[in-house]
Amino acid sequence: MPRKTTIVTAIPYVNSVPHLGTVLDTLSGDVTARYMRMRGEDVYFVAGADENGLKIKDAADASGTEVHAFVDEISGRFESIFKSMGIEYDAFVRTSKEQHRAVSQEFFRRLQANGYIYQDQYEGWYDTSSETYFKESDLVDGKSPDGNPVRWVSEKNYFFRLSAFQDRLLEHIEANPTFIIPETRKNEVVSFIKQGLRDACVSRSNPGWGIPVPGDEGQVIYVWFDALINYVTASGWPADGWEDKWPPAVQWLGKDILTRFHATLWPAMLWGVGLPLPESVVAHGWILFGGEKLSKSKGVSVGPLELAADLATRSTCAPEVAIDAVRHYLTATMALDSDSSFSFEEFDRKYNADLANDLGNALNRALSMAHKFLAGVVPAEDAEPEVLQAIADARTRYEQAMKCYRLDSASDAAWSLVRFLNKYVDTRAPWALAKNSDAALGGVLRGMLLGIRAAEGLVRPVLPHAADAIAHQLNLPPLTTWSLIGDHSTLPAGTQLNQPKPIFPRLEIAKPVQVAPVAKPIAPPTDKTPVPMEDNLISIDDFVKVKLKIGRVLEAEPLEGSDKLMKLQIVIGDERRQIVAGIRKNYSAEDLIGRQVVVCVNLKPAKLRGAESQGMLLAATDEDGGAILLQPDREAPEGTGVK
RNA sequence: CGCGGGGUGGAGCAGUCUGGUAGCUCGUCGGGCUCAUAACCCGGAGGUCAUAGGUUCGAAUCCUGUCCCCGCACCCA
Repeated sequence: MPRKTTIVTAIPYVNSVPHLGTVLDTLSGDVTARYMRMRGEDVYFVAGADENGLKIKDAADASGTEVHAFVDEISGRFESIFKSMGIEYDAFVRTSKEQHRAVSQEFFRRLQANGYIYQDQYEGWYDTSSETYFKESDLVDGKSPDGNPVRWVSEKNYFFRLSAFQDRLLEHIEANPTFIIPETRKNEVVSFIKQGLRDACVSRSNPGWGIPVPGDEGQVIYVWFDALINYVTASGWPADGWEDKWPPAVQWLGKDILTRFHATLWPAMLWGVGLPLPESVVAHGWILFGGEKLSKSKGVSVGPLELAADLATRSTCAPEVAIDAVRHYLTATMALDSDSSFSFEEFDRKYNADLANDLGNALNRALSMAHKFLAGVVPAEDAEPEVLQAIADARTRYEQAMKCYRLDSASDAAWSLVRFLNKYVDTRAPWALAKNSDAALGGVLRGMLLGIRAAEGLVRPVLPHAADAIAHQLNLPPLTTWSLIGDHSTLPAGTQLNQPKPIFPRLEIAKPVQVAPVAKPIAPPTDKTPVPMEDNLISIDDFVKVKLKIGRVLEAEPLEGSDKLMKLQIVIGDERRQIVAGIRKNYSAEDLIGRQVVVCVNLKPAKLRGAESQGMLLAATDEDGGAILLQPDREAPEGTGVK
């Protein structure tokens, strides 16, 4: 068994800036790590960045940046966002660094030595732009189905014998119910494996970026393969001492990369070199925004820091408290079994309800009464049993939830205590006790304060800054020992309490009386990552090669067997052409018939879903990827040239 | 029949594996309290648990069919 409790998180591919969804893995890891540290475990928490792969190289080339400098910058941005989010990892693995290269190669060598890697000849037509192989029968007019030029290649690639581990995987999953969390995913994985695992091609020809296959500079290790190895790199393997940090207790990732990678390929790789598997692989759902997965490519993006900054401005809470609010929202909302959705309204509501009204207010009430009735001094009387019980219950529920990594349930457990406290005050009405000089007053207020003190501990993994602020108002050192939550020693009698001051100032939410609030601007894309742009200028000669003409749509019908394609008959002068266009998202057949369009007439014909397309319509692309057709400002005779 | 997820009061979700009074947060309506950040507490209204059959003493839960929504894949000349 490893000496340390290792927590690893999926590493993001650094071709963009993190959005709420991207920080989910790392944030979950951080919350888990903080909780375990409080439990007294020697935690080793690892994050990282995936920097290999052709796409990175291309993006670097396109921006005219040397590729090392390129990844330095982007990964640096990730690291700084993680840090700003209060994520405290012990190690950050960058896959383009030397150590990871050495580990990956050693890993590969051992797989080879153990007979799990073999070479196979690949022969076929290779489309360089999409990095895909095609059979002769796939080709259309001597080009790839996408119309890209292809070249005949005959090269040897390396394959990993994934198929050899099929039965062992099924057995392992069966025998270790906590290996894949949550259960619904486990079922998916099992059925995936039962379909039969095929050996994985784990190398690509060397584009001048990546980790060369040991002894074969012509090939690099497939980016996914080396990305998975990052977790091993973090342990220091194969150098002495790695056993202290391996295997991980938990591995956090998104559901999209569970089945094919972390639940199949990954364990097989580990077995292939004789390493033990992580205890649990936990897959969370996605955060949807307006029903869509957060994704930079679709322009659906919310930046965590921007969200926090905006909250801090509007609520006047401290910046780091706003960070906590985002952390709270994400952990409390994120379910393992299903996707959850984000909205700005929901975010505001949760801030007010949970943080301002429940937690903040409970603290404020306790402190105010202590000042008003007890001169701000912590009383010595014992807290009433029902309070102690509520604290113990919340703690137990929290621990149960964390056992299966249900951060949302854990958060709920913490809030059950907070809600209890607000009820408790009302029930016991200390103001009435004070008025009657009732002897119970001290005990009730002590219970209240002890409950707050316990809540400070319970929320600490998620809200580290706010927890500190609570401790400060109590004029006590931070409560960082889990086992002491609810313990009397954490609240010494006689402590002089500080004055209450709202940690979470309430947001004034405009009642939706007026019009629906305009969707708040999505965090501006500070993302300037790939800046291809003006360095590939073309001359006027190149431009006139593209022949554009005005045409008119005669007929339009949806193309069968496709979601997006529309089959159009277009009149251009005295010519008539069939064009297939992916414009169904924004246009129906009725919209199109009779309409004038701009057509590129000398584009090579291609087959799309079985239908021949003899040209292309010019269109802009909206933020959802839908087409916006170009149309002449006023009617022009069909066949008129365009330039 | 490409793969997968889902349809539970106005919103967001739990409950479904292991049938047995439908639960939570928010909203809404009414009341209470006055320690508190117009916060807090209590109560009410509001649900044919997508739908049609079936199994059962009993179905949100198990079985079968159907409809609808959403991802992925394919597709975007």
